[in-house]
Amino acid sequence: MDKGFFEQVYDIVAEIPAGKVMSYGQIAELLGHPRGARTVGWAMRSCPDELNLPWHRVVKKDGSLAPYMTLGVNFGDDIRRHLLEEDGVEFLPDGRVDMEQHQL
DNA sequence: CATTTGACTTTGA
DNA sequence: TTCAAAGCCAAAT
Repeated sequence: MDKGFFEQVYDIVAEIPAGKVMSYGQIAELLGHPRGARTVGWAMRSCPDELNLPWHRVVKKDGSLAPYMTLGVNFGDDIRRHLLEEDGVEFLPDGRVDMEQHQL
């Protein structure tokens, strides 16, 4: 398979069901790279809009949303929350996703 | 071909 | 408990 790491990540992220979230390490592990969390994030950094990837469903292991260093910050925290709420994800009072319920 | 970077994770103090 | 630093992998330059 000439498929690059990106393609694998995109495929998995695209397969994340609504109302569910996945951590970078989790995805990396599925790809066979338990330590490739950074690489997964890197794939997302490419942010292929054409695939319309639900990258907002990809969170940190703690359940907090990714900081998105790109563009310095901000995509709008409200936007991320809105996207997840739209997917049916419940937010904890800490501002984190309820991974206990949403993490696969 | 070698170096740098980057949406993370884990461990140490 | 919270803060800081190191480690790792793959793509881009």
